Order: sequence, then structure tokens, then C-alpha cells
Amino acid sequence: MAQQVQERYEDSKLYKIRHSAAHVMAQAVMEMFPDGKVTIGPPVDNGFYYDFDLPRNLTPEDLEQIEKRMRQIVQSKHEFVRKVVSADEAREIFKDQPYKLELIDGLEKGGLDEYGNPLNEKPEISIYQQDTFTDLCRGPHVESTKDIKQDAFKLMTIAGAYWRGDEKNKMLQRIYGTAWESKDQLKEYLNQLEEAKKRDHRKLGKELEIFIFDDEVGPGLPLWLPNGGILIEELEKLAKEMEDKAGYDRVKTPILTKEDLFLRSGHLPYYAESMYAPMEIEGVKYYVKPMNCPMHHKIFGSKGRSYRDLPVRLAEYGTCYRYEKSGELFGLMRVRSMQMNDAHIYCSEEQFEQEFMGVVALYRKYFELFGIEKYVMRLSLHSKQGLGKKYVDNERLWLKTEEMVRRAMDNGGVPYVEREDEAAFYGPKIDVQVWSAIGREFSLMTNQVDFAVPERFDLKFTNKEGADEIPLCIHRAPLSTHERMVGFLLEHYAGNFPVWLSPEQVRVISITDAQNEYVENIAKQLRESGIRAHADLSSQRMNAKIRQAQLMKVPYMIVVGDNEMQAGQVSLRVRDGSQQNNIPLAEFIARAKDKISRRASEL
RNA sequence: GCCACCAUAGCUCAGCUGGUAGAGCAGUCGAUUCGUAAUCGACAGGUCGUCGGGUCGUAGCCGACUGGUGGCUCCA
Repeated sequence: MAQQVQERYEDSKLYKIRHSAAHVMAQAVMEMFPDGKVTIGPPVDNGFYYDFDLPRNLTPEDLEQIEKRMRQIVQSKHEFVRKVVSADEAREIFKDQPYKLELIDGLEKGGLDEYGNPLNEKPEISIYQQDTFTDLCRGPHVESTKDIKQDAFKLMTIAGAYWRGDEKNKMLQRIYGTAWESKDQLKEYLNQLEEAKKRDHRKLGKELEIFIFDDEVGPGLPLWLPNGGILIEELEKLAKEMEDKAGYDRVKTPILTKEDLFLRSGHLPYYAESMYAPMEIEGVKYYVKPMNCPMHHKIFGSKGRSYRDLPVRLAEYGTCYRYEKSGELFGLMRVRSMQMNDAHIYCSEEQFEQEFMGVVALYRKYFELFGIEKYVMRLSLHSKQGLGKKYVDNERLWLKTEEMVRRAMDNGGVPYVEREDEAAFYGPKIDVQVWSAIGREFSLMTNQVDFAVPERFDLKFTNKEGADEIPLCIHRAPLSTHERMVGFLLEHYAGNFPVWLSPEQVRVISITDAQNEYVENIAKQLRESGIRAHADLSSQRMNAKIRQAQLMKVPYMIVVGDNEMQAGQVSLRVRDGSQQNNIPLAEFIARAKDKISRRASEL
């Protein structure tokens, strides 16, 4: 049977609608600001944007005006007319548009597309015109503005964006819009955004009392509340179990170290702008660690190592501190204090593939456990321009290690994509891109090769021939940081954690206070069985107690009235609303313990 | 860090164009003892993020700062 090939977004009608809507928006903006400069305006996921350089900043009221004008333009049924022009003709048409002239130069040289990315062949230069607006554009577009439904698009937000995405360039004003084929689709999309807000980890984190931020503590420095503490401990317990099976050793290292260590490691030359400023004690500068690796290198180097000892796998749950620029902070997903699920594997070149893929296998176990289905493994490579600046200056070793990773992944049959200029300063890495349930993308796990720093620390082991050899180091964080992992899981589960992760696993509810003693006793028995349980003895009605437990997303509610008390049994209400009456407590305990010990996803 | 926006009680929010603050929930106290998502009443709670300016006077105006949000850049 012929396989249905999914249409590429670029070829879809929606893409054309959005691209065309961007042009219509540009027309409306240019009518408002005749001296404004246009740049680029492509379709993106769910919509489109257009970047402008305007004489003044846009206001939300402007947005309304622009949107209103767009509706008029759209209804006037103007055709999108394409025309191929020479570079010089284009220069004449866009003589007042400096950004367009820059783009034309790029196109003419055949070097760069509108984003500044290299192009393989020299493209045709085309323009599109609708009504009074002409844009340098390769298309494609819908036939006429009437193909953009006047009630199926909406301008969303104004944002700043650097010209060509480079922070050294001028900041432009970007307007984001969304556009769909029909009003219903638009409504559906706006609805989705509302739903997404509900499972935002920042909102859930507050509601479920997982973490807080406090102005006086500082930006990007989360305070974990008791419920969050439990999540972290459970994740750690999981990671430690996995690492124990895989032959890791655990170490502990200090948060502060002398400048010398980071000079040697290369962090100060390559990574200083992500580090907190040093503090000076007794004339010596100390830095707060952004990574654990230099200390682990010291531990590896603290005694002679034989090839028989390798691989050495040192794990640590140390908290690292990185100076992330204020605008980059984002809830738990991007913080300044982070607890790493960190380890460094020191191995020989022959062992590399097995060790590296062992980590990848670990990822996959986690994917399965958490039910993460959508992810992309990304092989992050160096860039030639970055050598000596962002990356240690040894092109030969870069190419060699990158090829080693590629081979390992290929041999293991693990699909991945490659991205240039995304590596760590000391080597290439595999980052796992995931999408939270509300569509946010970020990298979670990471698996990095370090061919540079062990040498700077004079790390060595004695090989079979009796000669010194420098080990490779694999930096890995399969659970990412606890902060990001918890943020991800909050959104992933919408706060409905599986039993093993739930901060409160059972709430025991009395119907009247005649059962309070019995209920307290049940809670105690549950806790003695290793189940996190609380009794609700308040004088509220049962319905209110249940509601509160539901809002806190407690997986199991044990409800006890006179009937249960007399029969010596309990009634179980599960978070999903299902209910099971008159079961012996021992039976429930067995069920709960089973789900917890298996880390089952079902309740 | 850059652009824009936002900041009122523990939480969620109301407070029209300036005339010195209000609700619901949570909290405390009292009453209620009730069968699977909110029992009733009373009380208490805020120098309206901070600092400065303008005004006879502001939580609403202006500025700076702090923190947050949407983006850009960056990233686990």
C-alpha cells in the first residue's frame, strides 16, 4: 500500500496563507509609517511575523489599528502578483529600503538567503506585489488576499528582534500574528493557548506548592517547597538506582573553588561570561562552580590509574551556579542555581563507543518511564569561526571526536540530526530536544565528549603497553537538571504525577469526626508502609475535602465513614474519579506499594 | 543583556477619565457532623513592588530601580 506522505509545511496552503498575511500586515504597517523600513516576514509554527525598523515604538493600540486595516485589505481581493527581476531592477525598486538592499546583495552573490544562511545555488530574484505593497520575496503566496479569511487571523504580540538574529545588530520591532484557514481553526488554536496556560509549570508549581521564587532571594534562584523536595528526592532515588546498576561511583565536591582550577580547566577563558563574578578571600579569588567537571578531574587524577580501572564513572548531585542573563531566565526551565544529575565517565578510546551508547540507552529508559514520545537527538558540532573563541583551538581533535560520536550513533542505529556551532567548548555533544506537553522546546538530557580538558589536567592512565595515555571524558546529565526536569514533568503530566512521584500519595478523609481516630490510624499505617499519606481531620464536609484533594491532584483518596469503620475497611476514590468501595486496607496498601515500586504510570 | 508590556491582601482578581482601597478563596474563631469536586456566620488581613518627581490632593500621571511576562540573543 502506498504510504501517505505528509505534506511539507512549506508546500501547504496554510504556509501560503500565513506568508501572505505577513505581506498584508507589512502593507498596513507601511501605510501607518511611510518612512518605516521593512525587513523579513516569514511564516512560522502557528503563524507568521514581520520585522520592521520604525521611527517609533509600536503600542498595543497600533496593533489593533493594523489588524483592522488588514481586514479591509484582505476583503478588497487584491491579487498577489509575482515578477522575476534582475538584481539592479530590485535595487531600484527597493532603493529606500536598506535591509532589502542588503538582502539583494546576498541573493546576487548567491551566498545568503534572507536569514543569512548560505545557499547552494544562486537564486532567482523575485518580487511579489499586492495592492500598494511590493516585497522582495521568493514566495509562494496565495492567489489573492481574499484567500486570507478576515476572521481567521489575529495579531498576537509585539516583540524585539535583532536584525538577522545577531545581538550586535539593530533591534527591530517584530509583530507576531497567527493565521488559519478558517475561523474555527483560529478559535481552536486560541483555545489551545488557553489550555496551555493551565499546565504551565509556573502556574502548577504555585498551585501544587512545588517551588517559589522570592525577590529577596534573587532571580533564577528557586526555593523548593516540601512537595518539590519530594519530587527531587524521588528523581534522585531513580537516578541513583540506575547509576548503581550501571557501575557509577558517587562523589561530593565543594561549591567554591580557587580561580586556578577554572583557569586550568579552560572555563575562565571560554566560559567566564556564564559564571558568577569571583569573590576574594585572603587575597585569593574564588569562583562558584558552573560545572562539576574540574573537581571530578581532580578526583580522577588523585591516584594512578591503570587501563584495568577504566572506565571510571564519577557521579555527583552537586548544585551549580551559572550567571544566565536576566532576560533568559524562565521559570524552572532556565535558572541560575541548578542541581545537576551529573557524572563524568573516564574511558579509553576503545571503550568510548560502548560508554557513550550506554548513556544513550539510559536516556531511552527514561523516555519510556516518563512516556516521552517526541524527542530529537541533536549532534552539536563546533564551528570553524568559533575555534579559539567559543571552542578549544584544536580542529583536528574536533573533527576526530565528532566522527567518533557520529560512528557510535550510526552503529547503534540511533537517529539524530546535526547542528553546527552548538557544541560545548570542550567537545561535541548529543543533546536531546524535547517538547513539553504545551509545545515548548528545550534540551533536556545531554551527553558530551571532552577531548580537551583531561589533557589540561594531565589526566592519564597506564595502557596495556605500559605507556601513559590520556583518557576521554564523557560528561552526561540524563535527567538534565532537577529544576528543568521537574518543570518539564509538571507540564508533561499537567501536575497529575504517577503515584511514585506524587508528593502526597494518599489523603485519608473522614466523613464525620467520629472516624477521626480510625482515619489517623490508617494514615499512620500507610506511612509505616512507606506511602506518603496525610489525614484530613478538618470539620469540613466530605465533598469539600475531596475537592481539595482533587485540586492538589492527590492520586488516592481513602474515604472512611461509619460503614467502613465498622467493617474495618476503606473506600477508595482515585484521582481519575473512579471509586471502589469496601476494600480491606491491606489490599489497598498492596496496590499502592505495587504501583510505587514499579513506578507505574497508571494509577 | 536588548525591545515591549505588567506589578493592588498569602492566592486569584475588581477599583471609570487622580478626590487617601474592595470581592472570592486561603487564615483565625464559632456553629455544623454531613457519603465521593466548595456548609454557614463572624473576625482579621494591604504605608497599592521600591525610590524620586509632578499635583491642593493620586493605587491610577512622569522617571529610575527591582521583579515578572512575551519575544530576540543564549542555554541544562
